[in-house]
Amino acid sequence: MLTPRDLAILDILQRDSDTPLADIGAKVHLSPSACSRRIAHLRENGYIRRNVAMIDRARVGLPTTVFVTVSARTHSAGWTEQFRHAVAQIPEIVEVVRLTGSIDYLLRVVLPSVDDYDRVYKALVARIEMNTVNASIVMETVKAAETLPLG
Amino acid sequence: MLTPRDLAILDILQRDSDTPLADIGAKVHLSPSACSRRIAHLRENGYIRRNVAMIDRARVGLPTTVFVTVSARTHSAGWTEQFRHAVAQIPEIVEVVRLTGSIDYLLRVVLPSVDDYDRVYKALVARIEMNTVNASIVMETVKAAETLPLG
DNA sequence: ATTGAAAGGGTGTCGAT
DNA sequence: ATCGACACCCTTTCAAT
Repeated sequence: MLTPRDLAILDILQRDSDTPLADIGAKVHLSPSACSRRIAHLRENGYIRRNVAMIDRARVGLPTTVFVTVSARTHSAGWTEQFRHAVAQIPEIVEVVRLTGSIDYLLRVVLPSVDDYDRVYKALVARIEMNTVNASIVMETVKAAETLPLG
Repeated sequence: MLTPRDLAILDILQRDSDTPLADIGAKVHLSPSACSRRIAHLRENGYIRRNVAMIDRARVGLPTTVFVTVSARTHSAGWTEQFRHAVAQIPEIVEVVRLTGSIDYLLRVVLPSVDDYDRVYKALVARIEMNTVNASIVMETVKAAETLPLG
């Protein structure tokens, strides 16, 4: 369903979607037109969702990242729905996942500075009751692959 | 240095970098050529780093995400360097940040299945001694903005 | 310095061989 | 898969503000 050649193309495009078809073709030993068809196929079948611009967060005034762990007030469908609604309304919360273990949710918050976290915290507690909320500031990005381990 | 119009353009491009200049121009009330120039400036000045393809992880056989918290064995320059080197060598570890608080590092691991985590764990402990290692499996993605809160 | 209109060039796409 | 023609879109130039 997905040949090694397709994976190689995906690997190129996840690093730079502006790569000319001629360059892609040279790397995977295919003609530019054939690459075009493969890529169209990958798009139609949902392997490639869309192309996006990678913006330098620091450059646009959002250098700070805070991870927040949350444990639920109650384990009920109502609380879950309310929590989902709360985080959806706060744009600084850019990612929320539900986890196994004693911590229920992990939130990634992107901000101009650590001082701004207080705003997000207050916005959150105003919308939903939580058992525990624990914020950790990102001091350093050790690895940012931003790329999937393909192949 | 960065007008509201520039932010609007960035907001469009971080969602879909294939948006034609004519469409962008219509939204920000600018001609396509003017948009082209603005974007070129944004690239040159480092606001836009590059364009990348968003790949559907599940579709390419990597549906599982595991977050791992690590506390250091010792707080020394040597350990830190060795840890940095260790995570750099393991492709499944796609993101590593150093945090404030009792947990030193947060790792994001992308895998075909939860069973594959054991491989990553063993690869990690073979390379670096750690005080505590704690893995939490992502059960559900509640919010995946994948977009910065601009404007 | 920044804009819009029009010309020019590059690149992707589609057909035929 | 290669070749060639077409079409589209981005880019550049130029006059104007």
